[in-house]
Amino acid sequence: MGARVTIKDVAKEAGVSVSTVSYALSRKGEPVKDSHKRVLAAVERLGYVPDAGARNLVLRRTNCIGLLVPRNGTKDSTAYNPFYADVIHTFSVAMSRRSCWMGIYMFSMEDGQLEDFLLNANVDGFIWLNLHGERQSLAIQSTNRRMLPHVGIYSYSAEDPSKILIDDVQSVNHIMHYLLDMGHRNILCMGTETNNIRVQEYSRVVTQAGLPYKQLLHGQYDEVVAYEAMREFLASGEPLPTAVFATNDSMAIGTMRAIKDAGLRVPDDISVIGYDDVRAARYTSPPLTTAKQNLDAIANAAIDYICQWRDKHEPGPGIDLRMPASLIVRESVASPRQNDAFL
Amino acid sequence: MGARVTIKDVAKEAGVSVSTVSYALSRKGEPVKDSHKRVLAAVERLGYVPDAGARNLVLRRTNCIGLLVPRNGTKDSTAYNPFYADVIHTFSVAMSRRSCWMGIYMFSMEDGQLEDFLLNANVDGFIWLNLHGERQSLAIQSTNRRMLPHVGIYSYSAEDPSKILIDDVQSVNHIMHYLLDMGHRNILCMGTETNNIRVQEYSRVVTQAGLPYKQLLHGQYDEVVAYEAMREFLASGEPLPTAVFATNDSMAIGTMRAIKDAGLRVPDDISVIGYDDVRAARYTSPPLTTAKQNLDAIANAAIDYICQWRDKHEPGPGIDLRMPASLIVRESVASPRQNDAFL
DNA sequence: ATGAAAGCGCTAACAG
DNA sequence: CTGTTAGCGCTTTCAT
Repeated sequence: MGARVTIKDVAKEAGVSVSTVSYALSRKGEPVKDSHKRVLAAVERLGYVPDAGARNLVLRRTNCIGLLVPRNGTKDSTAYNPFYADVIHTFSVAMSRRSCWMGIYMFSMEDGQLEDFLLNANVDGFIWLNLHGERQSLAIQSTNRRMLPHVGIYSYSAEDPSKILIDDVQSVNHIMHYLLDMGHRNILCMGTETNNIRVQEYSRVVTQAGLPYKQLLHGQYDEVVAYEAMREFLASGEPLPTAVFATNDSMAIGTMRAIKDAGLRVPDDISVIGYDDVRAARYTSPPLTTAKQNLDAIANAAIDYICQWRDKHEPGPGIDLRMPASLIVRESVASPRQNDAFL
Repeated sequence: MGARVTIKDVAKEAGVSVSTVSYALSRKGEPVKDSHKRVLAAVERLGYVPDAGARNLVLRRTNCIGLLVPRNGTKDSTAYNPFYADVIHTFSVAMSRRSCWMGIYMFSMEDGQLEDFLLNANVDGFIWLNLHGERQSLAIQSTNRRMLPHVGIYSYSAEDPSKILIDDVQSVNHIMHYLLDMGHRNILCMGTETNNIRVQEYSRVVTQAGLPYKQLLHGQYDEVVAYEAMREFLASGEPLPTAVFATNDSMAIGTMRAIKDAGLRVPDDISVIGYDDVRAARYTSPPLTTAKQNLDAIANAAIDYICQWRDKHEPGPGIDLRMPASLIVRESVASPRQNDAFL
């Protein structure tokens, strides 16, 4: 029953040899010799489609790049970070540019199948985001064994020869000085962990400027959690900041909601600034001022690197890019009102 | 230089034949014969990883399923439908259940590479969403040629033997009667095209009940567009509805924003009901009442079908499922206030 | 259990 | 330009 049509069948049908079929098929646009015509006709008649697996094997390329993105924000939360939706979308577009598609694996924190994917996925290379620690070591190692190129995005590991990351220190510095220049002297940080680079740079700047610092930290990059944290904070009676710096847009959006639900206004009462320039940031009210990661540029650089090394059949020499983020000024930040100063 | 370690190298290193290596590797957990030990040691020493492409070819399976999702809402808009982010997330989880990963292709409306993906992607089968018209015909045809199983989600084409869809008629009917039972007599529909099934069922119910109907239609499933449409409508001075039915959650969210920005309250002044139960629907204020598509069930059914037919090497007999959507009551719908009745 | 050998379906020398 | 042939790296009969 359902026996596939192979190149042999086409050859027989057209009365030529296999190699002639292959030859004819590889140069479609040529002045059509008679035999070529017969081949094309046979292909049509039989409904022949070359087997992808066989071509991939002999050509040693699949046109598929493996992409590993976190399934959750962090930990075992069911949280869901819309940033990765943007990532997937952006990479999808960038892959098309290179006539590639992507094999996606969304990993969660305790994940037995990660290695499976790394070892068995039939791809030309891997790109991963926010894969850290042991699991990244595993990824680097298996990728090397397979002689496949890879690039780790947001990898801060010295062990990783191939990485692209955002210059968070510079960007946060930029953000903080933007707020400072606007006149803010009491800036709250809505972040994740103390050792997060963005949080650290916040602390550094604020401390150095001799200003009070206050951090609302929780383990997740989550809009809802940020909302709750901000709501509680506002209800606590602590003196209000004039601005809050959220270490990503999801949290900025949650923060804005909490402020508005408390009957205060953004930015009139409290300014809010985010980080990432998630797609939704354009559509909040007010539109969110934030630092834009140039995801397009990151994606293109990563994909170009993989494609460039795909055919060498070695891991590749590595790539080490540090992208700047740029400030996107929208409407969620204003100068603090005079009477708000309470320092 | 970077020559890959093949099974031959392992055989040589272990002093056995190729088939012994393969044999040993395929039954790892066995009482380890001496030669097997040597094989395992050689594998370790050489860092051998079996070539995925070669295995795929001979085994005739890739453990990868191709997923086609729209890149945009519709048309050539740059709009971005967060629903598909949920889809990708849900499918990712479902794929893991079956030890598969997914090759994603996000197609846009005018897209020269769609056929490329369909013809050349090395996958065990295809699943697509909202692929309609000629492009779906193309997909069905090429999939059949390749003897690969497929399932079309939200396919209403009679031509398609294999589809899973939501019973929109029943669900919208359910929604409408829910609103009717709450006492609403003036319900606005925020939708896309007139021939959209959800819009049609709205019209049917409303007309049959002898109620006025009003549709705000535009081509895109888009939060921003819905926001604008609702804003204009509210400013137009037309009599206010007591409820609005949006044909998807994005539009419901945009509608809510417009209502709130106009100084009205949801649901006190106007109730809003959505469709899809997008992840964000839980976190709006008020939380959105909506109809939940059971995406998990859809994904599992589709994937199970593909896996079941993967090894038969024929297109498969087809699957024809019609899933119900269930009403998720949250807080965006209330009974209309007495004085709002203006019929 | 093991080795030799056939083949998965295709491409790419290599001669003619 | 065409046919013959040798692989790509693996799994799997089939004898031994």
